[in-house]
Amino acid sequence: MVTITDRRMELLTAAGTLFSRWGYHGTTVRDLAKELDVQGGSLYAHIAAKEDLLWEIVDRVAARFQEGADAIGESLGPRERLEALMTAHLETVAAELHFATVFFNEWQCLSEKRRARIAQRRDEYEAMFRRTIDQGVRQGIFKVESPKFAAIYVLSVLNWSYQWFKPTASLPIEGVAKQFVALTLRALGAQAKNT
Amino acid sequence: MVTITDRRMELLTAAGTLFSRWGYHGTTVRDLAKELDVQGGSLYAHIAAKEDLLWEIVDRVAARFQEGADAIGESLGPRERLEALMTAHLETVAAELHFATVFFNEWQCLSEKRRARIAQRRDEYEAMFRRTIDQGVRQGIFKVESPKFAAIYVLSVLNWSYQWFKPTASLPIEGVAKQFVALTLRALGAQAKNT
DNA sequence: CCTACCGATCGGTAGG
DNA sequence: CCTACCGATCGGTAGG
Repeated sequence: MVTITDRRMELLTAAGTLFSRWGYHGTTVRDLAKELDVQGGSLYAHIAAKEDLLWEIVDRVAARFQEGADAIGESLGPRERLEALMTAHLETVAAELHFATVFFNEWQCLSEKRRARIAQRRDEYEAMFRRTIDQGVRQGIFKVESPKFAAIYVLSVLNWSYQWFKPTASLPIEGVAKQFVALTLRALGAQAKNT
Repeated sequence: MVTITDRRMELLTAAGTLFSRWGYHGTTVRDLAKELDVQGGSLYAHIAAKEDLLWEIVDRVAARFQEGADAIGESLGPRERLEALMTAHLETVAAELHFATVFFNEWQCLSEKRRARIAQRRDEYEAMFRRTIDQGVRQGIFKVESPKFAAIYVLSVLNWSYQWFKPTASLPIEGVAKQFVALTLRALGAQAKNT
């Protein structure tokens, strides 16, 4: 368990903002320092290396995705479970928009070892979607030619969301999620409940 | 009309490969030179600035997308037209995988002016999808709650494709396109032709 | 958290 | 296309 001080959280937030806009390599340690109104070298009172900031962000988002999925549990049927998985995913992206952007765009900048860890967690996470779809197909709830491509299809819709979610947008995330879920259920050949 | 010499095309290809993997800022001019087995400074016999390479790649992909859409023409009905738009888009991504990756991931690294030009072309391109969906809804071919979100939904599926297309994969792109098109038509409430 | 500094490397150029 | 170099800036550190 790592204790995160207020100042360190400010630093993470600044890193999320700048990394999401300029990229990891396009942001300098001095850029980050300026956001906090301190001198460049002063950041190293809080971190050991620039890459640690990227890792902390990516790790945090990976954990949030996992927690969102874990909270759903195993009691739901395939359709309700997929609905919940999609909604949780979109809510995490919306709640952590900058961090999520960094997660998807910059994770490849991590060191070999850290990159491998993220890749594995992502595989496991995506496998949950795949299993849910497989199960739905076996139960005759979903009707698709290839569950594998159907899973990629669903994850595409979810993973692209950070590209167009606007922090300022007045549109409530719940509304977006509902529509995307409804479209996806139809795509998978399931009838949406309230249609 | 810019004449592209063989050597310059090699340079563009190298830039596509390295930018897509390490990002624009994560790739140095020396990295590019090493790919061509020349000294760092020698690249400047071919280019005026590093950013020109990024611009050429992004511009090229934007043109390909536009050409693919223009070739479809206006004679098709909304469903067939959307099918053709989606297929053309996926084929362009597959044919220009590295360049397309750079297009989607690194275009924000461009200078203000160039970025604005790309943003506008992209808006126009996406508006074509939106119009096609609108038209389909008006004709009763598509049934969606919000044509606007439906368009974002469709573009999400298309734009994420560079993330999982594998150059080595034996799976033919046509098969993938067909399945994605079929899933999307169902999502929009249209019956796929051969189902 | 600051001052002052480190070696390394960056994109780019001059002259051949 | 090479050699040799430019000023600027990079991530990071020492000592306070």
